[in-house]
Amino acid sequence: MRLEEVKKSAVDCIDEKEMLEKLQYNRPLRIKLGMDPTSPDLHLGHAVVLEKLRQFQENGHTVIFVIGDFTAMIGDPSGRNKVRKALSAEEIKQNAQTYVSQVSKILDVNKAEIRYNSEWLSKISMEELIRFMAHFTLSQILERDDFHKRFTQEVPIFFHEFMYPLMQAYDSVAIHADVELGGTDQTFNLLLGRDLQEFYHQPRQCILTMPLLVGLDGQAKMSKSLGNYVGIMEDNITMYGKLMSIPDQLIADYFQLVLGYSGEALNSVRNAVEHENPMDWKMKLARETTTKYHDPIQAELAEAHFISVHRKHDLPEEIPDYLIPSSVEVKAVDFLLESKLVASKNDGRRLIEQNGLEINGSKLTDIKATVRLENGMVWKAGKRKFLRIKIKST
RNA sequence: GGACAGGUACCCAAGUGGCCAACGGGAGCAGACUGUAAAUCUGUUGGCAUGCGCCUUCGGAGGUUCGAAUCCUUCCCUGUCCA
Repeated sequence: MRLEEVKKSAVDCIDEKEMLEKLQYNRPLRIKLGMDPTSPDLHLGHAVVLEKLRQFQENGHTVIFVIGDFTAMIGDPSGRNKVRKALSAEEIKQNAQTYVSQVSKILDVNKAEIRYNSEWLSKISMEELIRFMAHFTLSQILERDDFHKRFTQEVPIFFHEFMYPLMQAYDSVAIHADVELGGTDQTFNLLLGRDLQEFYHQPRQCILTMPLLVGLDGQAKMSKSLGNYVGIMEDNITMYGKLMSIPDQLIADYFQLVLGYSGEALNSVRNAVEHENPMDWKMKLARETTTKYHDPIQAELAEAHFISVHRKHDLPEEIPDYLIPSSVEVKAVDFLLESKLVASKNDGRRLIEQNGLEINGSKLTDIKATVRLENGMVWKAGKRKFLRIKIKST
């Protein structure tokens, strides 16, 4: 593997010289990626780093996937201005299990080493802990951007949060990592791994930081808790639809980070988005991504669905049925609530007032209206919620 | 341990006795428009009722008052400074 390949689409490689040396080794390198099982879904943001990992794997290096079942109890404060709430052991275990199967969409899991960091972290003694803690200073930790911000903004920082980077660093020691990957927001933690390895008389790991994928909102990095994500396990329709909702200026970045475009191909996308109809390119993005995580047929179906529902405003082909025993007369507002199309009656009234309710394609604008429910009748509440009445003849 | 500042709806953040279901921004939802669930514009965002009404909400619990998010007591939580 050449250095250029290693650096492809990475933001930073520390240190290049050391990386070059390591690439000369006569053995597969140990490439580490750590992930905390804090939510059950991996998304395209995670995939950016996983792709890089795969590249190493394809070049014969050993991938070590560290599942932070122990660190998840603390929660990485990276990029947050708040304490993350601790998860229960049960949740962590469940999430960890789904991670492996999700990762297998991208990596060859059989060839990778999968380790749980509770394996070593839960065994570390107080004595040992204090010994290596003595190697770091408070100001070093406070240098980290998010801690620094919280500190100056007088937002609480809890003691255990300080420990997070140290534990992640210890993971590198425990598995003898040669290289560790992570998003750019991980830089500090990754660097600490180098320090700690030195303390344990190991060769320092090189670190490779990958760009953060901006989420669907075009603002913050993609994350589950912000709800601006596309899960890699999501169905074709959702995946395609979500990708169509990204702001235009993100299109090229997604081509690069999600689909791995680079060089000439990437340039032509950037150019095209500027001068041609960006929607066409967004559709291409959505189609190719859906193909990647599903298959071409699924992608085509999703695209057809999107065009008919969102562009032509046709009814989707899959409308959930709502079973009722017989054709009855109901107050529209009441039925909206009963069928969970809205969260409350006021919500329903609002919807009607704002022309958001359609029954069989015609708008209903009277708040007090009653409707006779009939078999096959279609209710449309707002843009995306549909329901078809089904009378269950017994 | 002491002094001071603060805890408001999904988030940020005004409000310091009645005109407060509570300004404003973000986010969400709806509509218009369009090239899409993009951008922009408009409306809307506690619940129940829908003829002026009622109920719940401003860290928790009490109290003062005709009336409190706003005053008092106490408790919990956070930050700053001092020790």
